[in-house]
Amino acid sequence: MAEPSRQQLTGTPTPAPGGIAARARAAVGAPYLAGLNPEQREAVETLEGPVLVLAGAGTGKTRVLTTRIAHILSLGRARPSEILSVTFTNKAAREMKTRVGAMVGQIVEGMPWLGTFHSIGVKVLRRHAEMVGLKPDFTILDVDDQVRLLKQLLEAENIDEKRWPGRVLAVIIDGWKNRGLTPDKVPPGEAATFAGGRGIALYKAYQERLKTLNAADFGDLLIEMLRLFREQPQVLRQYQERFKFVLVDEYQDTNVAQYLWLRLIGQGSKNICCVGDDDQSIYGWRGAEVDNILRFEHDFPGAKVVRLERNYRSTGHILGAASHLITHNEGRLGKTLRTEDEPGEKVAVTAAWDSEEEARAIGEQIEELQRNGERLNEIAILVRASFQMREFEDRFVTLGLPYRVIGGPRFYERAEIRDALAYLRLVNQPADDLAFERIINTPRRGLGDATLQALQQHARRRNVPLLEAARLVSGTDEMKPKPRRALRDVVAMFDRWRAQKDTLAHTELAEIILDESGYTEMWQKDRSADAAGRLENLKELVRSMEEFENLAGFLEHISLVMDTDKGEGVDAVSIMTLHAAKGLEFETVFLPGWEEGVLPHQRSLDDQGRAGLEEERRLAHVGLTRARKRARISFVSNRRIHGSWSSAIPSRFLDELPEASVEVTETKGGFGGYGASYGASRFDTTASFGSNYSTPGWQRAQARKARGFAEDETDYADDVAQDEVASESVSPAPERARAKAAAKRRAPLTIEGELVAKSTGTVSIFAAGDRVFHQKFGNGNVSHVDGNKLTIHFDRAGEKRVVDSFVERV
DNA sequence: TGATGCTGCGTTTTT
DNA sequence: CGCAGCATCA
Repeated sequence: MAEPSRQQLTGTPTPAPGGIAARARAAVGAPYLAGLNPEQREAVETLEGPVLVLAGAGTGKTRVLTTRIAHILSLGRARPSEILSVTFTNKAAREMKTRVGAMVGQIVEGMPWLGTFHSIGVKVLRRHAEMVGLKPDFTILDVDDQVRLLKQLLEAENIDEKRWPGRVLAVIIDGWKNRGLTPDKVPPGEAATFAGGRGIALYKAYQERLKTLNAADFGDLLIEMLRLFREQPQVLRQYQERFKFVLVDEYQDTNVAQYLWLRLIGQGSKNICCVGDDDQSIYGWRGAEVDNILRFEHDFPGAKVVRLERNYRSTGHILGAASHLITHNEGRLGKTLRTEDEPGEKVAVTAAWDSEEEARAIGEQIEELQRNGERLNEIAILVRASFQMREFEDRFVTLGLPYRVIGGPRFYERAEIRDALAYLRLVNQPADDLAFERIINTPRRGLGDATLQALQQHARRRNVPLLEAARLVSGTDEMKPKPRRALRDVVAMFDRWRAQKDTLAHTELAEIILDESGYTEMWQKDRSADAAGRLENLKELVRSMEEFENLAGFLEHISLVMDTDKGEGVDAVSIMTLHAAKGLEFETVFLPGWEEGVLPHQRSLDDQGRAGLEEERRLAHVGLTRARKRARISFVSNRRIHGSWSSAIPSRFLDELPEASVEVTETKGGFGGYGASYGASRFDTTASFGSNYSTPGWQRAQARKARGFAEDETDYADDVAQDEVASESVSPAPERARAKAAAKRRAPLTIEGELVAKSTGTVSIFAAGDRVFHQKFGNGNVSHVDGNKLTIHFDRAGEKRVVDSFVERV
């Protein structure tokens, strides 16, 4: 079915009447198609029917997606509003918009259905809210609200919150929602997983509570949309007819609910194109189902499968190492990445005594790279777990090496932002009880638990929101004078702000609210190290409101999106987790901590067995494939785990690298002889290039597909294999005998860029005894000055040696 | 309501 | 071991 249009598009120009052929001819020479390789081109031009694009790392996945949209638009096959294009993150959505825009012009403005699953969910649900028991102005709960709500339910049910924390229940319910399970569909066997069988009832109660609050959590945005489409065929049909083309990014990350939803939508035009890479599936633990890739062909018979295997990112050795490593996974569809690039540097593997040594070694390499003109922005350190980051931060602080940590607490997750938003939410929507609860006593107003409980009783009895209950109660003498007065003040504040809502600019209103509520003042009075940062964040929040028309528009946006990419433009090394690195690339990538227990992580092994191990291996694969020119792996011999020292075993993944692409570098000083004992013999001796291994995973998959999937869509039984994972416990190693003897003084660094501190020669503007502030460590006293290096006693972080450009006098 | 002490935990994270 | 979250006490 794809053939006719393909002919049309790629065939020789024949005089044909009508605009389509003409436009098609034009498209043949379209600039955006130039430079695509044959597979990419096929993926772009096969517009009719279902298409599954298996796109390995660095093979131009995003390019295919964006070009495909451009192609559809420029052929006039659909209007912008008739293309549904879903991504997982806002970042990906934004990038796609930009790139399509660059190709086609301004049309993107009119691509209302390019967005994340969740933002599309909100859009659909607002239109049909009544059909799922909501009002169109429903609020979207964040995780805090969700947990708070569940806690209340647990309390009401008299369930011991120690044994059954609300947080855990939230995760369980999320899991059910991920799998598309409404309370009535949860398999009874799983009820026992929480509070001795009360899990399902709690889930049900939670959903009912959400409806009375006119609220939806993130999971609801998907599952309610799914329910809507299932229960209202006419609504489904409307969307099926609207969307002439459906595109899905990062398809391997879809969970069951998303998959089922896509399947419904896709059954309309059948022009659904999913792009993904099973080898980059690293989110199994949060519900992603790689099997969705196989189900795709099952549910969309005759789907065209296109493999993108030409890698344009990495040099030969890096690619050789990465793709050989991943062949050790069994459950694969099988792709063989290849490159026409030169072999380049081999992947370096280095041993270090401990993590401090590891950080030191990497720090030195980075300075070396920097001397050779490499930009710090092109260097990344990718770790398995965030506890590994600290060592690097400490080291870089002392070196004066600019770095940035990607990930960490997100802007909108910070307490001060959530508080501020709660105020705004409550002004916008006086019935937002969760917002009310959050800020009623922040800052302190003497309205504690007792008052809140009383309010809740009133509210329930009279069936009014909490803010309204507060108004009623404050007019009676049911409460002691103090809380009564405080309540009256709060109600009056909100009345005032609400009255100003339509006359004042929303940014101005926000400032007034933060000011009059005493919230800003609360932080101004706070003497802790991060108070200044929090105030700065609040300013940033108000600034970010400027882009929006009004308060409601801003809140709508912010509940789904709030990632401010700050700090871009500064040349700095990136430190982040492997998960956070997916989709990024760097010239140089450092991969520390390749030890058993860290990568692969012990917990994955313990909880998920073979499946866990394979996901860890994919993580390693993702790490390697982030590198364009240099990949440097390291592991330590000794690691501190929960306080005590253990000797670590090099990761099994090191054994799985192809010898031909790897170079084991000697450790300086040869601590403990690990560098020596870690011999080349441990590597796979299979050639790394042109090794045309068969793809058993794919064959197995096909066989399985032929047998047919269970028709019941809820049947997603896991076949997690048992695994005998070696977890040798290790004996404590002797405290480090540090051979710091001839630690040759580094030559003074001559590094361009104002951010890098000069190492010598300058007299510091600081003196011993100065009181200073450091972005990371807070306030402290300078105890010693050595050139531009300061020894500082931090109030909270203890003694550190820091380059002076990182602190300011207070 | 704030401070202090105790207990338990210790991977990854988007929306 | 170090921290966060809770509970208890003043």
